[in-house]
Amino acid sequence: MTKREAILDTSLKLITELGFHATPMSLISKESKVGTGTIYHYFESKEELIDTLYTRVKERMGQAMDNSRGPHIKDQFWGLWLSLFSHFINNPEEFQFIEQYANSPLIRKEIREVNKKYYKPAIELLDRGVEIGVLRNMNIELMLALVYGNLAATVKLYLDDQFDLSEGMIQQAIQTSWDGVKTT
Amino acid sequence: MTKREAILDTSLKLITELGFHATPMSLISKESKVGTGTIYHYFESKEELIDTLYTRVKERMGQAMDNSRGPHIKDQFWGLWLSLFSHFINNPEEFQFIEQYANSPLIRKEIREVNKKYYKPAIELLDRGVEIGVLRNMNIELMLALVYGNLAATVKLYLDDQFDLSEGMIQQAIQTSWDGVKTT
Amino acid sequence: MTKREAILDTSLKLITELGFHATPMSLISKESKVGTGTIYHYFESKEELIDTLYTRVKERMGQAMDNSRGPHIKDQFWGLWLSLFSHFINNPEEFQFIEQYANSPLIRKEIREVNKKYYKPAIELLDRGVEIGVLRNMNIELMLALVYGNLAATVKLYLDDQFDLSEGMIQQAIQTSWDGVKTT
Amino acid sequence: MTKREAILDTSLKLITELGFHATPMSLISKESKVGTGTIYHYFESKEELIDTLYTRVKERMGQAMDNSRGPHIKDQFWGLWLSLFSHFINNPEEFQFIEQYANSPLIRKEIREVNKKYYKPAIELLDRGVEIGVLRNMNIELMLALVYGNLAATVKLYLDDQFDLSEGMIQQAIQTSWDGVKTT
DNA sequence: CATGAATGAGAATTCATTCAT
DNA sequence: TATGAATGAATTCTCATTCAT
Repeated sequence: MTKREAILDTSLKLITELGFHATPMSLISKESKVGTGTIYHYFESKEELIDTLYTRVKERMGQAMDNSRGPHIKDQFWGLWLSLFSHFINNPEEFQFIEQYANSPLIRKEIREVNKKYYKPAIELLDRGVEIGVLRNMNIELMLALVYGNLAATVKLYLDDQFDLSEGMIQQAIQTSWDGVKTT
Repeated sequence: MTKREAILDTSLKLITELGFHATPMSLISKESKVGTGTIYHYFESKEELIDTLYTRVKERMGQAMDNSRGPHIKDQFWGLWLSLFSHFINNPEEFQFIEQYANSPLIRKEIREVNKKYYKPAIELLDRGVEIGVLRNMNIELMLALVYGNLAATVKLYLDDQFDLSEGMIQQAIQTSWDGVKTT
Repeated sequence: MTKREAILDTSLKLITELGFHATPMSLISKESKVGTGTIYHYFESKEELIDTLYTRVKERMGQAMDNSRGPHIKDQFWGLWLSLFSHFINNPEEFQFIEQYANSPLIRKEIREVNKKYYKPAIELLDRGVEIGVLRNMNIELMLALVYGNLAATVKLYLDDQFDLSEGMIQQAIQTSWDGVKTT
Repeated sequence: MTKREAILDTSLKLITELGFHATPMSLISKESKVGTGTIYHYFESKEELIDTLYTRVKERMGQAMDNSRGPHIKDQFWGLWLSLFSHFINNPEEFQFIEQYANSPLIRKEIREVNKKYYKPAIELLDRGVEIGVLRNMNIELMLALVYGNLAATVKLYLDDQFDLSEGMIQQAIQTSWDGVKTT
């Protein structure tokens, strides 16, 4: 459905740039070259539109995760971190959308809950690491939060026009992230 | 000026809970028991109100930072981390406000810029650590972002009603944060 | 476009009677039986609405001018004077609107400028009169202003409920106007 | 009473420039360096303020009229016309105030009525002229309106920055005015 | 007399949503 | 399906006026 896609793409761009409430449906309709009424054929309301957008963005984030790199936990950690990092810097609007709306009252709680499943590959990776003693023995959700906190902070710096984040600094960031959770 | 304070306190509470655009001036006026016009006596516009709020919250964050604990960098790191953590969990609305608006187009760029100064004690601490070789030799802004990323992630989990974050887990979070940036 | 017409007609009536600032958009919307939003469908702002109104009223004034009566300048003068007079007393709201807003800062200068073109038939008539020596040799704009000043004064008296302006008095007014500018 | 004068002077300037509704009491208070409350010591309301202003401006207009020049009606007519013209071009704000508010619903009808008395010298002059046969035998109010119409039109041109009205043109304007009403 | 903080009714304008075509 | 004119509730902000000092 090409109109539906156009609406979602336009909405992502506009809502990220202007914010949810500063993005009227009329603007979405104009920019996506679709009548206002048409949006309501595909989405019940503006809320459903943003819920759908959130779900789509999270799903794409899940698809981007890759922990298949190498046999060792450390290599997989490195690979997954980098694949997510790459995804975000290549799709900055999706990253910013997540940052803006992950904790916003605009997204219905149930939608947020159901989309936590996309962190599953990461959780499993960390779980395995703890099990075989390579990673610190701590609550997995906390560990995930800490690592994701590092990752998001790095992406933010990368996307900040004022800040020049080099390849070497990315490596240092991952190293920092890894050193924080590894054992010995 | 007690009315001005009431307006700011009410705004912080409401805007955090409902979001900026879902918090009409009329509601702020009703909840803070002042006339709508009175708000415009103290603040030129809704934008100036939120800018002022942002500045105040950041200033209070700066005041809460304490890096005087102990003679060693590690103790100071620990102390600063914990003081900030305590401040945030004791003032959850201020934390959430920062999370929601730190990267929002609603806060004017210059206001965001000028308020970066409150991270100065942290920057100086990390700087000293790198200088004497206790901390990893890396860009200080990146290091700060990584550590703050850990801290914010931990606060978020603590404030999440669904998640039960124990004292021991906080210690582990700080340990993770420290192990990430320390040398040897 | 029947709604657009209704809005303009209602606005003319209300703004003439109550004044621009004493005529809220809500009243225009109620009286013209359209939603407030609908007004903004057709006009960008209240200012654009009044600019449009001014233009329309001036255009209609231009259309009402008739200087085709008779071969002599005097007959044409008489005819044009009377046709404009008739137009104004038959459309008193349009006359009062012009009186109120012709010199008001509410109408954008460029709108006022562009609408001066509707005096062209009158200017040409006076020009011809001067050329053939029937009219006093003086600046045409000044002459037009003087004649229009007579005309507007007469219309105002006619529309004044307190004052009873007879047919004979109208003739005297035109005679006065003519005697002022004619030669010999 | 110097504060009262300051308020009236400031109001005349601001209301003429910006219009009645675009001139808030707060601005009048600021520009006249007086507290808002103080205005209400001297004037019951904004309406009373503008009524007072209207009365004052009309009174000053009355004082400016001079029909003592020469023994003949024509000289007196000329003198009165010129004295009023001078008054208006030397006090353009007062002229514009009269133009804007003479027919406005903002001035109470009774205030307008009572201030018609200031035209008395002019009426008497015209009356005498008709009586002795120098002026056209017509309704005096109409004659006054026609002559004042000429005068106001000339003042408007003089005050128009775009238009350059010379001394000679003023003489022509008076001549036109006189020729319109004189007999033979 | 003089002040200006405080008020809240009322103004212009926006925008999610509907519905006839 | 697709459209966009029409709607009116809701929003931000203004301003005449009051009143405690």
